[in-house]
Amino acid sequence: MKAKRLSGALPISDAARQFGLRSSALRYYEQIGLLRPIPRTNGQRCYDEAALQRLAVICAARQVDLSLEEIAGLFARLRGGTPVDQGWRELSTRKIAELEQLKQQISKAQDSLRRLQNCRCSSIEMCGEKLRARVGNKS
Amino acid sequence: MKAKRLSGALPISDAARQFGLRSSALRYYEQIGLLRPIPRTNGQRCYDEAALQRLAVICAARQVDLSLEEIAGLFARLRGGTPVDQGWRELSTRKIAELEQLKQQISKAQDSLRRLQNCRCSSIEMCGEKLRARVGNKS
DNA sequence: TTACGCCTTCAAGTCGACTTGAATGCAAGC
DNA sequence: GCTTGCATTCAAGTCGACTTGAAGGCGTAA
Repeated sequence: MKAKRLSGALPISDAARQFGLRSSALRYYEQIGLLRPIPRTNGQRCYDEAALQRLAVICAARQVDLSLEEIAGLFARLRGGTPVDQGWRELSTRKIAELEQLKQQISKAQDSLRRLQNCRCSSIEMCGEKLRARVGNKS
Repeated sequence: MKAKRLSGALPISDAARQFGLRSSALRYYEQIGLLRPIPRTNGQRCYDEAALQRLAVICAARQVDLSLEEIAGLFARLRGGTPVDQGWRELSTRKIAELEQLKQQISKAQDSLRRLQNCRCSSIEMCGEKLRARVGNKS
């Protein structure tokens, strides 16, 4: 049987597809405790509504660049009694700031690249000579 | 002797420090062929001016988020006869665009995070339910 | 009955850029 | 002569988030 589902529970391949993931990723999430043990039928995982909802949260969190560890941390805090909104707010605020910093670093890198674009050196050694004059004199 | 240097050649530790790297990184660069074999004295590497210049280029490139592979590719093209300025220009142009895309992705992530900041869900499952309504219905 | 397709577990592999550890060597200073 | 300090090589480990491979199970279709 392809999917004898009681009340909309999905086999792993369907659950994975619904979120654009591979089955192995779902097994991995379960293995590291990010998803609590998925109920089995005939030894095969059946993803029920609750599991799919948690999975949706994990996916959304991954898409905004949260690490699995950060997500696990959030879940742990919620289990510890922290209200959902507060948990998200703190995590989001921190992450938004982190990403802002990252964007600034990227902008700086772009500036440097634009300078390199105007390179008129005749050899890579001359390039290095010029660079050495400014960069990396931590001696 | 700490550093009996002929004409300013440096031992690995000094060369590394000058660029804020560890000795192991320099050995690694040499090992993968990014730096050509460094001349030895008593079996110990002596970084001469040319080596330091190449190292400066590698460092500068790393700082603007170029991978070692990209740097190696650039060096290879230069050995192949491509003029220095053209090599940099092509690589920089591509990389600047890549980084621009990356910044856009980050901005999107920040937008999503700001939405999560306003989360009023009473449980993580409700959160997942809402998210499922929009996100990840690739079925 | 046999094949097919999807599932399972567990261990190991992947990627990039290094780092770390073990075993060893060599030069200087006491 | 011994210790100190930096050097060497080579193999293996690290990090995060998975993926892959091997070996096997279960249910259905031909």
